[in-house]
Amino acid sequence: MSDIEKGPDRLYQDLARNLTEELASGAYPVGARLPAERELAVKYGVSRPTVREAIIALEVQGLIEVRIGSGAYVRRLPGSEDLPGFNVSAFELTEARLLFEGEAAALAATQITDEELAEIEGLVEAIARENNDPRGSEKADRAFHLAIAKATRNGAIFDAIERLWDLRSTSPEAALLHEKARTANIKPVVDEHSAIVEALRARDPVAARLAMRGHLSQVIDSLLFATEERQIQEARRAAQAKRDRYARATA
Amino acid sequence: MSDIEKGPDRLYQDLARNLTEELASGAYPVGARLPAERELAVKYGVSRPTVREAIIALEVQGLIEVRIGSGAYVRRLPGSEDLPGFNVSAFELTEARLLFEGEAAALAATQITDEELAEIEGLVEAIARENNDPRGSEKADRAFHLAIAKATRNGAIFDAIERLWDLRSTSPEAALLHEKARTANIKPVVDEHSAIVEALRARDPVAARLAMRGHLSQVIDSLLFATEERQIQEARRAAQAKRDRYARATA
DNA sequence: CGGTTCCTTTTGGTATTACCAATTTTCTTG
DNA sequence: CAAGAAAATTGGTAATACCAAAAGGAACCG
Repeated sequence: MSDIEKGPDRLYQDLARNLTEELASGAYPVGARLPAERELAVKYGVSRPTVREAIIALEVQGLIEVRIGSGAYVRRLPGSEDLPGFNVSAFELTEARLLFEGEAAALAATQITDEELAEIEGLVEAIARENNDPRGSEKADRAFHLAIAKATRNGAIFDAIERLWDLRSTSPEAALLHEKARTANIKPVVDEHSAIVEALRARDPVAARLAMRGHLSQVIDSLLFATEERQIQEARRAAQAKRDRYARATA
Repeated sequence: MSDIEKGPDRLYQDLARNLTEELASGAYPVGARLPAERELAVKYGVSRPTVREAIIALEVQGLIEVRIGSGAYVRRLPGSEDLPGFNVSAFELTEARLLFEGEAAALAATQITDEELAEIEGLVEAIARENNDPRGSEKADRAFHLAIAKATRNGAIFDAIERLWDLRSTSPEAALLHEKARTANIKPVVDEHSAIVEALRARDPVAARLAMRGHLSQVIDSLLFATEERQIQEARRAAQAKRDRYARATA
C-alpha cells in the first residue's frame, strides 16, 4: 500500500515529494481537497504527525492551503495565471542561471584549486547516485553548482547564484514544473556535469562556460518538455527564440 | 510562559515567525545550533510536535538545516535584510557586476526596442548632467544600468542586477569607497556609457558585452585608485590579477 | 414547504507519551 | 594518552487523546 518504505532520512520529505508529484501529475485539480490527514496516514502507512509535517512543507511552499476543520486544498498549478507582477517563471530563472553561471564557471576555471576540484568531482558522483534513486532529491545538484560559484572566490557572485537557485522554491509554479521535469528527464545530466568538471580541471574558461551553458540549456529544454499548457507554449517559443538569438550572437 | 499569544490560528506559524525574527536579530549566528526541540517546547510553552512543525517550516524555507541526532543549525539570514554585503567588498561587487551585466547587455542587445533605446539615451544625458554637478547623485547611473537589465525581458536577471547594485549601500566601507572613486574620476564615464548605447543601438551583443565590461573595468580601476589602506592593497593586486586572468581567457 | 436552529460528524490543531536511531559526549580500559 | 565502549543527547516516528472549527444533516418552527 505504501510506496515509501525505508526512506533514508526524514519520512515527511518522502511523503511531501510523493504528494508534490501527485499534484504535478494533476491527480488533484486546482481547488480540490486532499484526503484527510488520517486517510493519508493509512494510505501511506505513516503516522498522522508525519502526514502533518508533509502537509506543512507543501503549505510553506505555497502549493496547498489548509483550512481549519475543512481540509487541505490545491492552490495553483503551473500556467494557470500570469500575474503581471514579480512572478518570475522557471524559464527566466534558468535563463538567468545560464548567463550567470556560465560566466561563473569561466571565472572559476581560472581560480579553482585542486581541493575544490576534488570536492566537485565527488559531487558529480553524488548526483549520479541521486538520479538512480527515483526518490532522490537534488541536494547534490545544488551543492555542485554552489561549489563552482564558490570557486570564483567572489562572495557577491556566490550570493547571487545561490539566490537564483533558491528562488525556484518560492514560486509554486516553478517548483512544480521543475519537479515534473526532474522526474521526466533523468538521463544525460551526469555527462553534462562531467563535461563541466573536465573543463574546470583543464582550467579552460571558454570550455567551462560552454559546458555550463550547455547543461543549463538542457535544463531549459526539459522544462519546455514538461510544459503542456497552451499559454506557456507561447512563452516557450519566445524563450526558445530569445535563447537562440543570444547563442548565435555569442558563438 | 509564552511570548506567543495573539495568533488564533496555527501555533507553529507563530513559533516559526518568532524564530525567524530571532534569526534576523542575530541571536543565533550563522552555523550556530538552535536549542533542542524539547528545550524550545518548554521555552515557548508549546508541545514538541508544534516545535517540530515550526522547525520544518524554517527548514523548507532554507533558513536552517536539520542534522539527525545533532540539531538544527542556522544556514543563512532571512531574505531581504540578510547582510551578505558584510563580507562582500566593493571589488567583489563590481567584479560580479562586470560578469553579470556584461552578459545582460549582450542579451539586451538582441531584445531591446527603440523605445527602450531612446529612454536609455536620455539617461546617458542625465548622467552627464549629474557628473557636472559636484553634488550630483548617481540616480541616473542606477537607472541606466537597470534599464539595460530590464531590456533583457527577464525578471530574474533584473532582480539579480538590481540586488547587486543596492548591495553596495549595505556596506559603509563599500559606499564610502564608491563615493571617493566617484568624486575622483568623473571624466570618461560619459564616453563609456555612450559606447554601451552605441552597441545596443547596433544590436551587437558582442560589442555590448565588451563595452559594459570596459565600463565596469574602469569602475574597478577607480576603486583601486581610491584605495589607500595597505590591507586593501593586497586585495587590490589579487583582484587585478584575477580580472586579468579572466579577461585574457575570454578575449 | 421553506428556513432556521441545533446537534452530530468530520477535519484540522495541539498535547502527551513512548520508543527508536543517529550522533555526540563521557568514561572506561588497554 | 589513545582507542573503544557505554551513556546521554537529539532528532524521527508512532500512537493516542482531546479540543475547536467547519460541514452536513436532522429536527424544529414559521
